Amino acid sequence: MAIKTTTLMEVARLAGVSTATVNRVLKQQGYISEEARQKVLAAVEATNYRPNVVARGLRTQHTYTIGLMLTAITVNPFFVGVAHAVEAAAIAAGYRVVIFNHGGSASHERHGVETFIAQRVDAVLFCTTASPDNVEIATNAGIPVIEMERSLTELTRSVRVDNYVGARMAVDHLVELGHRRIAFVGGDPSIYPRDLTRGRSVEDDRLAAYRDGMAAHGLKPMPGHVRVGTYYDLDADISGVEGQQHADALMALPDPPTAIFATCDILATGVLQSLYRMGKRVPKDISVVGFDDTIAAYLAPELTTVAQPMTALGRYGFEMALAAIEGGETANEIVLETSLVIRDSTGPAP
Amino acid sequence: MAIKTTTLMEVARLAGVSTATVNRVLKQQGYISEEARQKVLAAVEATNYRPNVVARGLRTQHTYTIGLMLTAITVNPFFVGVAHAVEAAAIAAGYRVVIFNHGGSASHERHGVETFIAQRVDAVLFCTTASPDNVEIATNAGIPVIEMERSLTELTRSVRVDNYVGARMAVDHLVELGHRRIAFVGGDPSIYPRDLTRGRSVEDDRLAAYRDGMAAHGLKPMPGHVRVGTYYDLDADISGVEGQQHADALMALPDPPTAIFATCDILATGVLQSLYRMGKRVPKDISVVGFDDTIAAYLAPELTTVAQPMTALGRYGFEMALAAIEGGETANEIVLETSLVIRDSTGPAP
DNA sequence: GTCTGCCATGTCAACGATGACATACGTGCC
DNA sequence: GGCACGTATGTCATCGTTGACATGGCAGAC
Repeated sequence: MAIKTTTLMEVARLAGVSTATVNRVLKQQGYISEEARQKVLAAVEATNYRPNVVARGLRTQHTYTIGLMLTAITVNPFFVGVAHAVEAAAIAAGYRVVIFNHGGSASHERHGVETFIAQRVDAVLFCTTASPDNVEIATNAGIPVIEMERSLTELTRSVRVDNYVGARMAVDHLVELGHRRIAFVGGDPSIYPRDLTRGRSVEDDRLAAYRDGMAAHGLKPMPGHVRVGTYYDLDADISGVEGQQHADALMALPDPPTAIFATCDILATGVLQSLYRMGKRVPKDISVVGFDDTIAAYLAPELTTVAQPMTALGRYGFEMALAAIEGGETANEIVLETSLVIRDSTGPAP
Repeated sequence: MAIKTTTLMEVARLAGVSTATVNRVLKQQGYISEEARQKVLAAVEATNYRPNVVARGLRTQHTYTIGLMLTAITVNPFFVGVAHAVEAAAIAAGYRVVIFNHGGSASHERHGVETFIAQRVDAVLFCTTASPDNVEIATNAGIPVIEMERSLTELTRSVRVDNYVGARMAVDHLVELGHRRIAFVGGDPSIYPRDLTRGRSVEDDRLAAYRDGMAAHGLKPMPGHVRVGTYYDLDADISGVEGQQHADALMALPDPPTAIFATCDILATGVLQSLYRMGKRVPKDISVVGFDDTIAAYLAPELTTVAQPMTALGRYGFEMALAAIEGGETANEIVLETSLVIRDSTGPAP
């Protein structure tokens, strides 16, 4: 059964006026007599009229919808935070958000972008683009695109976090606590695409900050203390397994670390898991720092982590999109600050 | 700038045929000569034509979009699981999903439903309805509605989980491990709406199963061992605090429990948190069981929990919606089974 | 009286896809 | 030759909203 719809025309007929008059009343523009206004409002009330945004979209060529392309909302709560933030900003501005997860696959992403185009979204936000080709497809279709966290093309505005400074804070914190053998667990920079403008990726930044931070304090990573992988398993429903494997390997070394910096809360979760199984006490025996500050940081023990400003990320992302749609000023690139949240998983070196 | 769109008419012009012919080629229906087909396909290719689903939706009165109303995707990963499952089923069937979170507020939910109606979604799925009035609004607009987990009206088909049996498994498991002082931490049945058909809520079922399970083994909950609250804090970005408070209170009792059954992984997370701070060892000193089997169960220690079949929940929910939209057979009510997943947080009573 | 402006309202052609209906050209059969 | 039927294609109203444009009434100025 189809939707029971009241149309503008029916409202007009009931009110005894033309559709243009009804439209003027609803849009509150132009001249309308008080009498007409009352009749129209009564008719709208009586018929339970609800504008058809599909028809409006066709007529105005403006759908008030934005497409949000994510990597995998089920795998990393970071994306939940970003999606929520974008949505809140969008709703406040009268926009709707349609979400698509590419799961790391460029062809899935492409399918999502095609869907966005077919839907005639007003803009597309990518949060960690899988392939620059897909950004180009959207751009070629005339849709404004904003890239978040990762910026693979010159075509778009972007908003990201200062990963270098964030990661550096984590390392400095651990050194201040007296740690010398600090291990790094993160994503492999060589398998993630680099930002076009800066020539480096999120993973590059975090790893470089770790190395620089160590060096700045006269420290050198011990052999085997830098472990990089796929970050998290996009095929799995839930990850953490990778973090466990890294920690298992690290603790089996002749010189195991007294602290581990994991570049993602989910990785850190796996690390804690492994340490727990070995009977290690956190932070008494070993300290752990994560990155993101998602729901995953609320473990036992609560995780010390580098907080990403997800709300700001979402808000600026949407603001950039809005500026592109409706015209307005924005920066071409915004870089946000992170902050270190110290909780229970870090303590003095043993 | 508006989207650069190629229309059917432009494709037709380029191919030297009428729009009807182009339509027939794309829809693969009716008679088309091989020659015409080739010309059309070439023109589609050349112009990069992408059908405008907005126009199609207006013409066919069918948007291939379903609205998914959730409580709060940021607060409980259970909703992430459900959303993902619904989306996967929808995409496979050529549908899109628009998500709205009401955060426990009936007025927010109402706003979301109005948005869904304005969008002319083909169906609405509620996953834990806030108010039966909003279901009625959608139904009155002629939109098929499916309720998941909670079923507040007679108007809809519904799919839910057998919470009673699930909770009972948790209690039986603890009793088998030798526990006698088993505490209950959950949502307060008196503050959550009851299902119309069964006269009970999710919370009713879980609490009743706990009481019955205890009684069946000749056990009686100790004074203060049944703690109910708001379940989780919908205003907070991240919860777990409530679980901590419950555990703090339980462990301060003269007869503290040796096992705690929390009716939600997020509550269980808070419980583990509190126990960790007190220096209690899980499961050596005390066992903990959760409910849901979400990402939150992958903590240190990994949580024993009653798994909800989220994928099946989403799939059946969408299938019911599809049946309502396109006509087809489905049950009016589906009840799915849960399963107990035993991990590291439960062990023999001390 | 008529011209100018301000109000108030109505008309109607888009937006792009769809599909019922009409048209037209064979071919084969009586 | 005339008719039926299969094949191939075109025409056009329609979905509901929007807003440019047209219309018409009335008050005040000249």
